[in-house]
Amino acid sequence: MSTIGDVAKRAGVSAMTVSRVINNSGYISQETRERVEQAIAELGYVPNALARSLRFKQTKTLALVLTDITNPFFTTIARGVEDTASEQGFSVIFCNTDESKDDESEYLNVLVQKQVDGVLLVPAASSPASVAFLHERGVPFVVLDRRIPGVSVDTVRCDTDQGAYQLVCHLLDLGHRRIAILSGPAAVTTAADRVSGYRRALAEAGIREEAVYYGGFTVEGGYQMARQALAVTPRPTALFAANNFIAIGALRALHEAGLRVPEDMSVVAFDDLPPAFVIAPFLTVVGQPAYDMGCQATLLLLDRLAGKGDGEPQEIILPTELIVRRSSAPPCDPTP
Amino acid sequence: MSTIGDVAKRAGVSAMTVSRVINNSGYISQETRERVEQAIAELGYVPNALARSLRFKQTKTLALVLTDITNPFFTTIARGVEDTASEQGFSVIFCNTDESKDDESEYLNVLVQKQVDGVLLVPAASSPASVAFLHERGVPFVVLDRRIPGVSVDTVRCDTDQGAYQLVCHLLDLGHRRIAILSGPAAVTTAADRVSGYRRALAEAGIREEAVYYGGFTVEGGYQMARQALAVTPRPTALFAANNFIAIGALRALHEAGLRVPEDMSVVAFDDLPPAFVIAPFLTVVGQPAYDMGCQATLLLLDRLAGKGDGEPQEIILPTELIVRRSSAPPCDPTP
DNA sequence: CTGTTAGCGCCTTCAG
DNA sequence: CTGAAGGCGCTAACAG
Repeated sequence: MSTIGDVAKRAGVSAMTVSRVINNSGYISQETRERVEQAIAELGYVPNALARSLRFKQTKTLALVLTDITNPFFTTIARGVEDTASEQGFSVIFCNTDESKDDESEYLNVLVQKQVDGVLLVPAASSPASVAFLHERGVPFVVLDRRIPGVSVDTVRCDTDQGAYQLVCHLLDLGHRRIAILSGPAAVTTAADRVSGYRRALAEAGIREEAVYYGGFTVEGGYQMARQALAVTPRPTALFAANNFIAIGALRALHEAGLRVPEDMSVVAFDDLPPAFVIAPFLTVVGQPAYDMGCQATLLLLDRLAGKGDGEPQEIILPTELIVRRSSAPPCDPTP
Repeated sequence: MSTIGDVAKRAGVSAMTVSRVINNSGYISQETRERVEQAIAELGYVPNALARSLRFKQTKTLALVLTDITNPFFTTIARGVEDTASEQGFSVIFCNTDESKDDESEYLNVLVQKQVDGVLLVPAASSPASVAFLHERGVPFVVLDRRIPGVSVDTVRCDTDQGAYQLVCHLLDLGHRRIAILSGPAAVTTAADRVSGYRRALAEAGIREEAVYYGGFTVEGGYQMARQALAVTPRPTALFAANNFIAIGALRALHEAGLRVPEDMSVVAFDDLPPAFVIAPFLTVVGQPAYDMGCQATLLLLDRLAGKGDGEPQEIILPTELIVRRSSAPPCDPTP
């Protein structure tokens, strides 16, 4: 790894002159420039961005902290983030917290040490600790997908309450009256908001009975919650899964119980799978514009870095989209 | 952002002493240590890893350069990489090249400037340019998933040739004789290797006719290749898709043509989807241990960074697994 | 046990 | 048009 000094020596000039050539700043005679460029080429010299960053206090690096990149929803967000960031010359460090608050603060600590210019955060907990930490250290950030109750910060998310509302209204329109929601972890705002949308829809329809289950945003969680929901008499006629993984788990439980979808039970879910993953789309879902969420969050963050905006925290709420498919149908005969 | 100097001033000691406290190096009196720790807490001081890296020539950062994180196969690899890296205190920068050679070298250039300690590379092209670039700059790297013909470098990949062979043998065992392969870009080694496994299986079965199509590793590519394959008379009785996206595209084309799977046409594919994504697994596939590939590649890279190993390039080849499901069956009546 | 000096690689400032 | 000095934040090596 050669340094700017090596190049200078080889070209018979000072380091400063090399720096000027690299950055196209100041005046340089054509002849020296060529000599320098040749020396650079010969040595395969690459400027050390670390030293640069140390001076400029800018690393041109962002961080994306999410719960699990393996979840297609987050994968797509990640792609939006990276596309937008790289277009503007930023790199992206990614971190998986697995919904662990401790892992999250661990990661944030490292990221701050590494002087990332900004952080895109899908918070594991709805406590303001992480956000406070970043704020205190003066690291700009944007909260993605989830809310942090009680604090006002830049946020990009979907109106999940409304999405849940749409989904439940769809079921109500089909004639369902006993609808169970298989929600996520109670502490995660997106899970809570989905429950609230569910409640709102039921309330408006004058339905008092509700069946709310909490569990992990996982296949296993969905399986367990579905089992619980099925054990109730009278059994619900429709299941609302708070995300795709939960839906899969629920479908497995239904299959095991010998129940057909949608004949014996309707199933609807939050989050769609990318069309490239599915052979024959089956689930009725509310989809979120994940890619766009990633892009917008990154743009907002980059704006902040550039000092744009009036400093007022901005909350960008993107719309969800109801996609009716074959997993939802009118309820059949009322079960005992 | 306070510096080590600020802490020193506040604690009434020198910067060096603070440094010793932070790093637990050398001897420090209990009393000074406490004073320093308090000052650190009061200021919310976080050491600047940039300055540290500049001295130590170690950034504790790796890079993962792949074609598209959105592809579940690569997403899973990415998760394996990040898990392994973070366990050892390394961060991971990720980059999507979309199979573009130019984007790839652009990224690599930035990564070298940022002084990443090592690179995990899924090369977009099979030319040795990228690998040579890294080698010249002294940046350790491991090639993932694909080969680069003619050069001997650390590599972690699957035996795709063998996987393809298994898949085609499975079709042959079912009685198929006219099998078309919908491969990926001819320049990508995994695509080429799948074709070679296909050819080997056919040759061993004494079958002369082959039908090889090249296209993108995408749904669109699969769709187009399937259309071409279906236009031939006599039509093949089985389709071998070189990855999951191609399989989806092919299935769409078959659906459009009114052909049922597996009754009218068997379909098999490379790469399985994570079980959490699929309701009822349908495709017969050869799966690759993507997560493990990510882990092993990262471990190998970290070993290299630690100076372990005898310096001989190592090639780790993981086994694939044939999973027979419902998309493959004996051929029906020979079509005109 | 603690402080001083010097330098990692780069660039701003100020002189030539 | 080009160069020398100084400093970004940190720590190894050497004093005290």
